[in-house]
Amino acid sequence: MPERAVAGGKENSVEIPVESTRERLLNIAEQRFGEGGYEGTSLRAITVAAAANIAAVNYHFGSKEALLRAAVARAMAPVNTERRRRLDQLEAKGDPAAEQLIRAFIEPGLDLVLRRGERGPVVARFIGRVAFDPSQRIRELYAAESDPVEARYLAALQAALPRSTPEAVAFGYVNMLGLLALHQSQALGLEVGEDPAKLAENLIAFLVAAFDRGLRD
Amino acid sequence: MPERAVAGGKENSVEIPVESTRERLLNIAEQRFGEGGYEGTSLRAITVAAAANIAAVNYHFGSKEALLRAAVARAMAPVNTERRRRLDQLEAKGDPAAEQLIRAFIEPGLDLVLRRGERGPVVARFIGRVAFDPSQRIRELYAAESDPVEARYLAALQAALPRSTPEAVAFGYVNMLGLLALHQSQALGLEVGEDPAKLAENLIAFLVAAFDRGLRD
DNA sequence: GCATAGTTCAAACGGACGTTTGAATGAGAG
DNA sequence: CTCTCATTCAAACGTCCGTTTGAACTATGC
Repeated sequence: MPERAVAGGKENSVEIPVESTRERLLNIAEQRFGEGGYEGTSLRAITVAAAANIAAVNYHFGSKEALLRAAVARAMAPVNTERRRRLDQLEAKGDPAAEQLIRAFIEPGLDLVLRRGERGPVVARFIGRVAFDPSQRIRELYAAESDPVEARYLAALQAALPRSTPEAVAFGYVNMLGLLALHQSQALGLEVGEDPAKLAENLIAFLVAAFDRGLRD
Repeated sequence: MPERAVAGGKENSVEIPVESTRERLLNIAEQRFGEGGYEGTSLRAITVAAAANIAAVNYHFGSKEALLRAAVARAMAPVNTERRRRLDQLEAKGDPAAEQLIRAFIEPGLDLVLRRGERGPVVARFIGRVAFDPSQRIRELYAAESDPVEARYLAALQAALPRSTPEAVAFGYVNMLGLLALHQSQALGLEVGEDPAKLAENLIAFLVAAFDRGLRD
């Protein structure tokens, strides 16, 4: 029988919160879906890597797509929370400038997710890949998790750029989403580089300049 | 037996160049791979839509991946040719400005492929999706078809922006590739809009502005 | 006519897929 | 202890996958 450590052991050992099967499945799913995409990753590959029985997926989540949905929701939650927090804070101080809005949108997507520990890049790549998945059904799954807060940013950007047409702002906004997902997914062989914060600064500067002039009358 | 029109009939009928099985397979493969991705599209779906026997794929191409490779090569060829032609022309006139280089890179990718007839958007989406495929092996397949001419553009951009660091130019270059593929693939629900040429102009203006200032010392 | 090379065909190959089943195992409550 | 309920397990389900086979068809040259 496979040994399994138990949470909250009574011995003098340090309390190590061992991942549940459900958590291991979500962690491995993030990694594998981010590497091979949804269609290119089998449940067997996930369950083997997670040291779980293949039936565990349908027991805990119900289906392969439901596993993906749960992984997307878990990965997006802290990003959305941080974006909401920053937007609330900016709007409380008055009308935020475009750069502040861009920063408040990009940094939770790159910084938050790239910084912390080993799993950061895995989560970032997972999010970026799901956002660009070939299947529209998968992309909608991502959109459903991020739409509400994203819509708030779009509206705030419109207000911050009154001299730009709504079409121009929307165009820049789409490009912002795309470039963020691009750098999250590391799809074009771009190395993360020394400092992820520097990547965020570069991307923000790139977008700010483009928003200022990247529109056509 | 399935009727099949023959090219160059001797009767008084108009000469209709009927697509060969090989061409039909490439056309349908472009469409389906562009919709569902490589892993998400089966050879059976392709051969049924192309009214071909499933063994035709392995007869004409050798394997599923070889079919994809042939489709990528065929789709990229005119884009690469046009890019080379424009770059030759620009360099013959002297040192080209960054905007000219960006335009010469973007327009063959968007204009050329979006304009002509019904198949334009299909080819564009196919190229964009392959460039962003979850599998690195597929992405490398795209890169192998476009690397030579792309490298020339990167070098020319470096020369046109002597005040920018090579890292900054490379960063902008990656973003240019990503945004082009994004709009080609129409992945984020962006409607092509009234005039594809307008999309190209908007994207070029967006990139020019970002290249001018989107760098960090 | 016959021979030949190119192409298409139905059928089958072994294997991998997502999902389901029903029994075995585990910890906690009474 | 016994009962209960959540979880894990090996095994199998039917389906679809990419690929292969060998025969049948087609057109062209002799």
